[in-house]
Amino acid sequence: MPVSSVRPIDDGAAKRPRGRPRKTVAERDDGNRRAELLRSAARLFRRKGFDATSTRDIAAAVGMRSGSPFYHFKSKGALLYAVMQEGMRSAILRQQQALQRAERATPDVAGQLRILIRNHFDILLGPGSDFIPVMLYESRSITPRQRAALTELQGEYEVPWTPVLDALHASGQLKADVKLARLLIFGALNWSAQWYDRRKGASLDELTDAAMKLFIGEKP
Amino acid sequence: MPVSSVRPIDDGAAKRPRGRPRKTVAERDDGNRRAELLRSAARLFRRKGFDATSTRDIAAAVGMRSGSPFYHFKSKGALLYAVMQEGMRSAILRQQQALQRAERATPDVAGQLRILIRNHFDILLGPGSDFIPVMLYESRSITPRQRAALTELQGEYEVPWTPVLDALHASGQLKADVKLARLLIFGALNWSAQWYDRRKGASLDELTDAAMKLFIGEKP
DNA sequence: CCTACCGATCGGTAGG
DNA sequence: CCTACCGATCGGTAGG
Repeated sequence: MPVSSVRPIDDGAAKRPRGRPRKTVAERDDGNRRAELLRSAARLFRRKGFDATSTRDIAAAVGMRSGSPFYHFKSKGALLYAVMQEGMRSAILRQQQALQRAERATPDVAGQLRILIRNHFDILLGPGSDFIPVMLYESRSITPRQRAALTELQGEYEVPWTPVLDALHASGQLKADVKLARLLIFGALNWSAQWYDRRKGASLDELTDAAMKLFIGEKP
Repeated sequence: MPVSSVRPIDDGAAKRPRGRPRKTVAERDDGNRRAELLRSAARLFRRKGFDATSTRDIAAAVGMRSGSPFYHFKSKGALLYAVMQEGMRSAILRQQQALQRAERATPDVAGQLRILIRNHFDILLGPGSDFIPVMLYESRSITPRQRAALTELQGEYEVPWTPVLDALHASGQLKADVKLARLLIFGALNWSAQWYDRRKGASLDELTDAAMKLFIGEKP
């Protein structure tokens, strides 16, 4: 498509030095424009919240005009849901990989809990970690049906935790009721998204140490 | 003021059987209309979030017209901030009372932690508990200056916790670094506002038991 | 505290 | 993916 396409109003003078910078053909039409939208949306949703973020904000963040996000997503809500789904899928995958990586070392139960916690912090607080916080803190803005689907994914994510917590309870290292303990533990971890600052304070390893000591009184 | 005040447009027929029910003089002008607004705002802010709640929603919840909340609060943001301030002030007061109430029994350190945790759950999950959740989950929507003021109040709230956690650390009952432990503990507690349902599941006492066992391995 | 109103913003769409 | 646009909603205000 040549530079001078149809312009309903205003055209005549100018060789187009005004306006946003044109993208090359290679940049647009690229299938990962969608991924860029997701990333920018996640970042904005996290920083400002879903309702306070306009689709225009998101468009501008990736160099699009106001109407263009709707070419990739049929609504603002669909964008939010896509962010959350992507976050959960990625979290489940990374958790599986972390567990497989540790398999050779055959850690004891406490060691397994450590793997899970350390990985959880990574997903939650590591670089590019906006998707899961958005999922955790913006779930008010999705439909009940969407929420149900995400709850299922969360259940999948929690699967590996159950046998570990059960075993720690059986061995007396975890005294509390397992179901409540799981909720309280996830709370302690998830809340860190509110206060943790990667640039100062404890490292994720130190955080994991503290969590292990707090929950089972030791750090393997 | 008589019933027939000036009506710029439309007046003539009718003896006013239409429209909302009129309030008696005793009901309006009452100083606690402000308090009603605060309560309704807290409930709506919690259920739908600050941005998704319109000042019209709040007005309707107390039987006012759309412009009237601005007679009591100069902006929507001022209403939010008032909710948060009220929540913190009340929380600090109730915590002091809980500690004084327990003073005669001279509980040991673990017993003191139990008092603090039990009271925290009460503030967070008990009847009429919308103010603190709003404070915890809507702080993105207030100004930096307001946030600083609230952080100060939160510091005041945390004052009694520090010596307790320090003592538990010194006695070996709390193994984790005290500062990180405090953050993780508050996370575990605060997150309960996301999942706890007063009508089913554990009671606040059982929740407190679980938290105590999880954090220091026993429940005094 | 109500009435009547305003400017701004927003999600979304038609048509190319 | 852009242009141009629309209807709806919203926070807030003047004047009583």
